[in-house]
Amino acid sequence: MGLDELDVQILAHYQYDTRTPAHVIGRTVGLSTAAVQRRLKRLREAGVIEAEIAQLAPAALGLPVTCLVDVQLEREGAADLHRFRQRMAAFPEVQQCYYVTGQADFILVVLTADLAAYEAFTRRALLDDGNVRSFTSHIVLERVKVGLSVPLSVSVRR
Amino acid sequence: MGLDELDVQILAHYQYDTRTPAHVIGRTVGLSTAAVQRRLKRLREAGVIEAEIAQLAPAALGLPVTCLVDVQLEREGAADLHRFRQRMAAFPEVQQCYYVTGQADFILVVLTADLAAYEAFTRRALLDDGNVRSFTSHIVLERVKVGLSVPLSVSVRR
DNA sequence: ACTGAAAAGTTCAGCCA
DNA sequence: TGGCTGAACTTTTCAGT
Repeated sequence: MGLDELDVQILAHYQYDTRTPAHVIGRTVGLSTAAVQRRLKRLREAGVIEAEIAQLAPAALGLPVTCLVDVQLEREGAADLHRFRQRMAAFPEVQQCYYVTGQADFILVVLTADLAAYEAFTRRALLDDGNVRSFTSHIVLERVKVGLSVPLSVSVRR
Repeated sequence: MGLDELDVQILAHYQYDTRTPAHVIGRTVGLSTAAVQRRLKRLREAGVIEAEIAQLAPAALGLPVTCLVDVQLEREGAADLHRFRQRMAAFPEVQQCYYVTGQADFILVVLTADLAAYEAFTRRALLDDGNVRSFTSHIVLERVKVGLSVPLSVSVRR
């Protein structure tokens, strides 16, 4: 999928606010309403735009506690990894889950209502899992930056 | 802000796809088009919906490498912490940044075009920072789950 | 092949019962 | 709250460069 400069400019706007009308984006990048819509459609179909979603405030929804967890597994066979991935994907508390290199095998971002709920989660999800060797919790004190954007200024290729 | 059962049902749908027309959401939750639109407006104004954004595919934009980094600072005074937060917020490669408890002080999610670009980033952002004691990199091998959703099923309060 | 302009089709936002 | 109406937005069509 070849992205030109105009696509990147459109995405730079659109990724922060999908409610901006196409003619407004068009004005700033120098394109007509229809042209912007066509490009957005193409970017959706090509999978560059994965989804158009609402970013909700966890605290407003009763989930003020965010924890990052490093998890080390006991056995790391393909079947073990697959089973752990499946389990994590099924827990609603797990907002993000990465399989990584290094000492840790998995790193999770977990949202809960309070620390008691977090402890309950670690019991159900990690302690009761026979294959978790150890895990380390980091309670988030502050979200300095939230993952809503892809740094387009880094990825512009001319 | 009091959220009732219908608000949560609407958000559960809307957070995954903001392009679903209000009358479709209305059908599934048993509400009229106008009622759904009124509630969405109220949720926006109350800050429950922080933003309506496009989730882009980093790989499609030339940023296939994701790394998670644990950073430990040398000095942790208020001014030191503030300075580090400011610096991280300014780096476009830093997609997420959390200030946490535990051995690490900060945990970053970093997107780059390749490992060379990641190394260049660590030099500029971490090694050249006089106050970084140490950092550990975890290269992401797989995104098991991506942070696009708030677990509404956990937060329903009756 | 991609653009812009205009028409047709949807969705949204305010009004009133 | 639901239903209606006008406005706004999107999508398709069509012709031009």
